[in-house]
Parts: sequence; structure tokens; C-alpha cells
Amino acid sequence: MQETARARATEVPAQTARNAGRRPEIDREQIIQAALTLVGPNRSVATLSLREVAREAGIAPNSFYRHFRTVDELAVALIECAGRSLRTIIGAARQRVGRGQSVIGSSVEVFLAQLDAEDQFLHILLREGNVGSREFRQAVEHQLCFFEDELKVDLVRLVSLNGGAVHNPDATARAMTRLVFAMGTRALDMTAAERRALAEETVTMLRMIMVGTLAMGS
Amino acid sequence: MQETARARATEVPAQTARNAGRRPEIDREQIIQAALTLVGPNRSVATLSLREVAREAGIAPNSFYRHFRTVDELAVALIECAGRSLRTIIGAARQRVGRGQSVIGSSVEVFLAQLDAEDQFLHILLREGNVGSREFRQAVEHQLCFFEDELKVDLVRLVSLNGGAVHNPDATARAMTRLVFAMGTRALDMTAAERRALAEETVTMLRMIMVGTLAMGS
DNA sequence: TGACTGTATATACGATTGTATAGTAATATA
DNA sequence: TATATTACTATACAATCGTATATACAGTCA
Repeated sequence: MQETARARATEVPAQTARNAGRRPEIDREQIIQAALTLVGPNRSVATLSLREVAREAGIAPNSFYRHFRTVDELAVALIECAGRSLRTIIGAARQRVGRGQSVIGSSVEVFLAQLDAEDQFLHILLREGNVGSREFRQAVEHQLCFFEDELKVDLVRLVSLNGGAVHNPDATARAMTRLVFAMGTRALDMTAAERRALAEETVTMLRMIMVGTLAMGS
Repeated sequence: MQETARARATEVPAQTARNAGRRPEIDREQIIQAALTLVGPNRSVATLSLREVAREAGIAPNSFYRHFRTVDELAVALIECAGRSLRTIIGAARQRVGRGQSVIGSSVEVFLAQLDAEDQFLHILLREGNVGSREFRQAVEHQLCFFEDELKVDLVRLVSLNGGAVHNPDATARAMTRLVFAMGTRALDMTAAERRALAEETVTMLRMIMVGTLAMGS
């Protein structure tokens, strides 16, 4: 019976009495919050231990299993939170952009502003994309694909409005997304001044891709 | 006396009798090799424990301190090995490239061929750039800068030979490097067939940057 | 041949980890 | 009200960790 504790967490409540029993005193969100304060701005999620999270959340170690099967599952939940949060922010910023403004410039600006604001979620997406379990990495990859898709739609619409054409929308959006995330990750280790320079350089890079894809599209 | 064991590792041998004492039975290289087999193709260097490495290397845990102050120092050594190895390979490939061939295409090809060959070092550079201690991350960053510099030189020379001009050589080389590493990291989780598709897409991306920087350079 | 010196090992300690086991507190339903 | 069900805690255990301490071994040099 190695799976006892884990199995309990996924048991489907018997339909006959699914409102029975003691009420939860804590929910996933609170555990996620505890995990967030633990990882802080620099620490890796992969270094979180079950006991540590439980301690921070103020529950007994075993109670953790009521809410997550493993620490990995918590990590995936963290990543999903992070992705949702960032997409909301970037999406809102895109809508604010007037027709005359540069989508590229303002998106990068918002991205780095979020960095400066020491967003709880952002660094998780940035740092942890390449390590940890397979599930873990796929969760991050999944979030990045969301960004790519949204950017692609924006890109195609914007360019066709101006009568141009993008060479390979998928590759273009992906290149831009990955580049921004790569640069954003470097920014985590930088001072505010260095970040500004980095932002400028990133915009230059994105412009190269934009000019290139437009030239190749015609 | 918390630093006793660590201090011993850096003691400068007294000049009066520096040939005295028992000869080392193991050297850093062997420990690095042990660490490499432990991390395998997927595991993170950050998860290595001192005891584990010592076990694999066939030495007592404390003997580790004779060669490295901390596991972090071992990790940095691993990264330096990895960078040196990859640069040698890519450099050799570049020299083989005839004047008519595409530097971009063949570089990416070599890069991904190295992936397929399950190179011991490559995945370390790819996966671990964003986690671990500050020292650790800086070591990876340092290696990437080497790549950028070499690429920049190649780029400027190649383009000026054809009478063109690159817009911003630094940004161009950096964008290309970071993009290749980002894509290479994704490739680690892929099958051979998926990797081929990814390689094509990556070449497309790099071409966009190339076309863009050339257009902006004139 | 000692004495000295650097290398490696054996042993041990306290801390922390994940989790198995058993028991208590709280609630809806019969 | 009695019972079933759920949420949670307390305790315990074996494993692993980094490393302090002490000791044995293998060389060089006097």
C-alpha cells in the first residue's frame, strides 16, 4: 500500500453523501500562495519540499495530499496561474494600444514593466521552462504556445490591415515569443538600468524579425 | 570552525615541500565524468548531491572537498566543459563550410546533429541556464556570450564580403544565438522527426532575422 | 630511518525529507 | 441522535543530506 495517501486525494466522493464530512479549512489557492512566497523572486519551484510548503501554509505535512498528489502537481498549478496572469496583463495592454502605436514596442514595454513590478508569477514562467519533470516542462511549453497563438492572430490582422503579408505566421510569432522570453529571463538578473537597455535591444531584434518576415512575405 | 573542510581544499601547498604527501588517486576530471553520467540526458545538475557524486566517483563523501569547495563549483566546471566542447564542434563545422554554403543552415544542422548524438554536455547548457545559484547562471551566460561573439565576427565578415551591411551586429548575433538555444532546448523533448521540423523552422526564423538586419542595414 | 605532509576513509551527528499509520474533530445524512 | 464521511493532526520511521572529527595510508625530505 504505497499509494494510500496519494489515492485518497483523487478519490471521487461517493455520490450518496458527498456533502458529508468536515469542511475544508484551507484550499488549493492558499497552498499556492504559500508556495509563491517561498519561491520568492529567484528560487526555483523545483526546490520546494512538501514539508516546507505545508509549514508555510500552516498545515500538517500529510494534509498537503488532500489538495495535491505530489509537489509536481503543485508546480504545474503554479505555472498555470502564472500563464493566466501574464496573458491577462499582456492582453489588456494590447487592447489599449491605439492603431497608430507599435504593438511590438508596447508589448515588450508591458512585459518588462511587469518584471520591474516584481510580479509573483512571471519569473516562474521564465526560469523554470527547461528543468524539472516532463509534465512540468510541458506545462510551461503549453503556456508559451498560448502566447504564440495570440501573437500570431494579432500579427496577421495588423499586417493585413496595412496591406502587407507575413511570410510564415507561425514561425514569426514563435520566434518573437521565444526571443522575448529568453531576453526576459536574462532581465531577471539585471538592474533597472540594464533592463532598459535590454528592452531597447529586444525591440530591435523584434523589428528585424518583423522587417524580415514582411520582406519574405512579398 | 564551520569552514574547516572547505578551507583545506583551497590551501596553497606550502612551497617548502609541495611534492610531499600521498599522490591523488582521483582528479577533477573523474568527478566531472561521474557527475555527467549521473545527470544523464535529462536530469538537472542542480539536483546532484555531494554524496551522490562521491558515490558514483567511488570516493568517500569528504574526499569531494579535496577537488571542489561545493557542488556549485562542480556545476560551474561542468558548464565550462560544456561550453568549450560545443564551441569546438561548432567552430570546426564553420570552417568546413565552403563560401557558397549557408553558414546559418549548416550551423543549425550541426547543432541539432549534436543533439541527436546525445552529446553529454549540450543539454547542460540548454537546460540549466535559468536556474540554480547566481554564479551558476552567470557561468552559462558567459558561455553564451562566447557564442554570440564568434557569430558576430562571422556575420560581419560574411556580409561585408557580399557588399552588404548588418544593422546592429550585436543584437543580430544575440538574437540568433538565443533563438537557437531556445529552440534547441525544446528539441530535447522531441523525437527525431519533430526535431527535423524544428530545425527547418529555426532556419526560417534565422533567415527572417538575416533578411531583416540586411534591410535595416542599408 | 624517522618526521612531515597531503590524500583518502570511517564514523558519527543533527537536520530534513517523504510518507505510512493511527487517531481526532467536524459535518451532513439516516 | 447515531453514523458515515471527510479534513486534519500527531507520531514515527527509514532514508538521505552536508559536514565535523579522527584516523590510516602513501609519499618526500631531513
